Amino acid sequence: MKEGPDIALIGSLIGDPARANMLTALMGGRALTPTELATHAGITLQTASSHLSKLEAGGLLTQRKQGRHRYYQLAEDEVGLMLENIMGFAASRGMNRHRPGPKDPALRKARVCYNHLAGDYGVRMLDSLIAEKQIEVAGDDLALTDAGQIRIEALGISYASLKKSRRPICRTCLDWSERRSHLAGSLGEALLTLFIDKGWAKRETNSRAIRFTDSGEKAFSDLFPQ
Amino acid sequence: MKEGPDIALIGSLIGDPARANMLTALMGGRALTPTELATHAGITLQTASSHLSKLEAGGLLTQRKQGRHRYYQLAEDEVGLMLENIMGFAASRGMNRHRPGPKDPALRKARVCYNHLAGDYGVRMLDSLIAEKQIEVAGDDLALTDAGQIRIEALGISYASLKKSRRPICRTCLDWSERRSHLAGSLGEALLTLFIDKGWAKRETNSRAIRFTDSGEKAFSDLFPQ
DNA sequence: GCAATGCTTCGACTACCATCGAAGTATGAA
DNA sequence: TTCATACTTCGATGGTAGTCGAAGCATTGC
Repeated sequence: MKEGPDIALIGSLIGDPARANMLTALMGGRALTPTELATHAGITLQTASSHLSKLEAGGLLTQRKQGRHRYYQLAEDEVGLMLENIMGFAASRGMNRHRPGPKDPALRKARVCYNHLAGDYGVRMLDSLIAEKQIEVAGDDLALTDAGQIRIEALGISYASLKKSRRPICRTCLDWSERRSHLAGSLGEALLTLFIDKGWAKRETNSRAIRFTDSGEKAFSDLFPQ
Repeated sequence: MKEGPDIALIGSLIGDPARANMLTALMGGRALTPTELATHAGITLQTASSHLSKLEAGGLLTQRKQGRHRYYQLAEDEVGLMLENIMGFAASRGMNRHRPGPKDPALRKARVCYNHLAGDYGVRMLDSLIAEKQIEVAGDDLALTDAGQIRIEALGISYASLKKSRRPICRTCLDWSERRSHLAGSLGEALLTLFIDKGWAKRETNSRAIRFTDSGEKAFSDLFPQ
């Protein structure tokens, strides 16, 4: 009768509109302070503080203190993947918090999924990497091939440092707008960081959208041909 | 600020303990009546009825009338996949509704995930199918190879009838106990049905656990060597 | 030292929602 | 027709959780 993991706990954490807004804001990848999250959710600081401690207790968020600020962020990749999955379902049912606005196409084109690239561009990138045999698929797991290792080193990403961490280097993440997979994991994160460091792409403030520059578009298309 | 799909709606539906219990019960794959679901959740029929209409309105459940009974079941494969995903996260945080009991090992070994096989056996089956090149992995999608088509036809599963439906034939589903993928989709469903029809395996009543017979164990190992 | 900022804790209020009893509807059996 | 079963709808209740004002800590800056 009562068997298996308790999904109600997680559900109730996500189920409150204020908390859901904060989580969605944190899917933008930036670590945010309680004050910022409060305005995102449209509530006072006191209320936000209460919500944040619940989310932390539930294992969805972690915080770090820095001076007199507290920065909250999603606890692990897993949290982002789960949220993106739920968003996918909600989107398939047409459950949007507002009518698709002008921001919507930008989000579908390219956006941040916690710490990696999502949307049309994210999906195209993974497809291209697989087509060029730089990433290999085995079951649900992705693995970097030898050719892939050489490739990312050439881009300036150190394979050794990726491998050091306990996190998976490559993993799939279901894209809610494309309803297909894009690349997550430490490599996904490193690639997005690369795009931004090189000035190819910029994060919009207060949005998950990512805007590519003209030269960035070109560089991206050259790197990941369709 | 407010962008993207509304996860709070889904979260709140899953977040109520009574509803979570009903959903977990329906993960057993059987269509259940309000009366049965009410006892699973430990509530009265009136309350259950109210919950069920909410879950239906939210797109998580569908119902069909049959005589004076109403049978509820998960609306689509997607719902089961999402719930299994959330269970995976909850399990990784040690959020279990009871201390691991005697049922637990049985669940981890083999269980129903809505309509297909999950647990150790489910994962082994998919691994074996991939190792023997009967299923091919492309991105996050699985595809049946020519060899795979011949193979399932030999087992008595009609490839043509699988293909007719709009559902994907093969898809991955993240296993909460194994934390790896097993086979979902219409083929996953057909295979579980096959095991039960052949008398190799039996569903336990009032549990998601699946018990293999001795001859079933042997047949399974022959079909899907490690 | 004092003031300002950022955040948490406490306490009280309120609104919502799960819950169940009672009554109403539908299907089936006798 | 009458009774029984299966379920829904209505109405009332009660508990819980989200909300914010006010006060309390902590850190920084002057």
